[in-house]
Amino acid sequence: MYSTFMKTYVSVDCVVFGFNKNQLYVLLVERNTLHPEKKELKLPGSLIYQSEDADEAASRVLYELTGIRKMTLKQFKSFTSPRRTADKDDLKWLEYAYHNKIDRLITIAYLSLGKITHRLNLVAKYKTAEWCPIDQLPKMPFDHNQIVEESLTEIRNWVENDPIILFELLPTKFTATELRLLYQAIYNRKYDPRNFHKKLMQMDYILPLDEYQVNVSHRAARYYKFDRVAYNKHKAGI
Amino acid sequence: MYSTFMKTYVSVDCVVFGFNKNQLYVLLVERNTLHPEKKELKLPGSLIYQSEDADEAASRVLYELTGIRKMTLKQFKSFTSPRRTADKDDLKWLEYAYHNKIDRLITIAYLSLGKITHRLNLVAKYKTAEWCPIDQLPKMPFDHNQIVEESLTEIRNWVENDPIILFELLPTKFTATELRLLYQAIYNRKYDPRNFHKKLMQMDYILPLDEYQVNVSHRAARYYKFDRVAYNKHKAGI
DNA sequence: AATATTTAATGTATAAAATACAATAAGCTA
DNA sequence: TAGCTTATTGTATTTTATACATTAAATATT
Repeated sequence: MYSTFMKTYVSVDCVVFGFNKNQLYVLLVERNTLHPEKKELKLPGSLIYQSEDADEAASRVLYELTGIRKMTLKQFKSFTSPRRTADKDDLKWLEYAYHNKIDRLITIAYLSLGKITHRLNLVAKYKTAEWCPIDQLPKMPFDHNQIVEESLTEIRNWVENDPIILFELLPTKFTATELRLLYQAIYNRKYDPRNFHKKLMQMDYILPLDEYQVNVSHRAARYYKFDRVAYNKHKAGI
Repeated sequence: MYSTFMKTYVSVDCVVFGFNKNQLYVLLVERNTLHPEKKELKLPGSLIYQSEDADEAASRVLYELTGIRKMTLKQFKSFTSPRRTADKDDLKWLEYAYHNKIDRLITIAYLSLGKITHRLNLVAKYKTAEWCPIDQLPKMPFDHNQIVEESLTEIRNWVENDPIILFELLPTKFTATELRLLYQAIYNRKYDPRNFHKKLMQMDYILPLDEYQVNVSHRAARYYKFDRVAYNKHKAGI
């Protein structure tokens, strides 16, 4: 009876999105392995501690990487297949990384968002941390490729009922074009600049600034900023 | 080091929605306890077996209750707080139900949908299974009240990108009013009958039948049915 | 200094979708 | 036959989405 129930380790894995130019990026780390010649990138993650819930564990992982205490994050799905730890190398790495024999491991996947310009901490357990274009992801261990794939549909849902998250992907001051390219990257479609600008104007939580680009060899674009107070009012339906 | 990582049991809990008249219902079971005088309702659920993933475990739970092999279901959130098993009675019940000492338990919550007229199996481990109006839920063990609460916002998302699920809540033949009342229950708002009817007509996967209510003391309403083939074409964008 | 190059900014006309609103139809009951 | 109840349906208005092309402003080039 005992053995038929699953007693297992539980981890969190974070899909941190970034944005630059017209491309979405995902933050990947390089795991330390027994085979240092191979470059093995994966999603940042961790086993959950006894005292934590999953949100706290994901926050901790992100804090270690970015130095930011409370990054915006969202749990989006658990991955629980018994086959997800079928790969022998993955199992070995788990033992190596956590000094424990780990038979079965489920993971709770999180979405988060970062500015691609933000300095990344080098965490002891990783060799590197880097932003990887979403369409050039390497083959990753466990089911991390599948996790990223599913995160893409999830980020759209998230944007739709909380467009605030977009501004975590952009610099504090951004141009209309930057915001439009971000929408295009997330929804994988084009938006007409004129119609897009109209929508932008309707968003009363986006404020035009009296600042413009400098040193660009074309007409300088206006900067806008996001107004959190106005956004909260907007959300509350005021 | 060992003890700081969480090794735990993992369960699934299912929020099965039903619909009748103008009310949403949730399917609850009564747990067998050492105190048979108390009626303790909870969400149907189970620990996950070694050989299963979470979807399979949720399917199994639903199959036991309804006799339906593959009910439509959707994982929607994991609940992982270390405090969720803080209640002494809940811990005792876990031991009693699973013959194991269970220190920590996380659960993966599922949404599902059933016809409220469907016969329910009485599963050995439960005393009863019953539909409970969503606004008259009793206090339930663990965080089951919170799970139901969060499931409500989730079912709206689900309807929006898969309206097919609505028809799992309705009888095979339904009237326009029934569908409208269902929308009203889910979105907790009123819809104008005329405008609603227009939308209904635009849904090319809902077919009007040449059948009408009988033995009603007012004008008989027309029946409609859902056409799965047309729906699939509709979804594929044809 | 003039011209070329590049990206930014913007308005109007049309179509589609959402909303507001009330009178008639059809079945049963009394 | 009158009364009660719920079903059915159209039109006018507003809002939102879409399609589409020219002028503006900054630097680079000649």
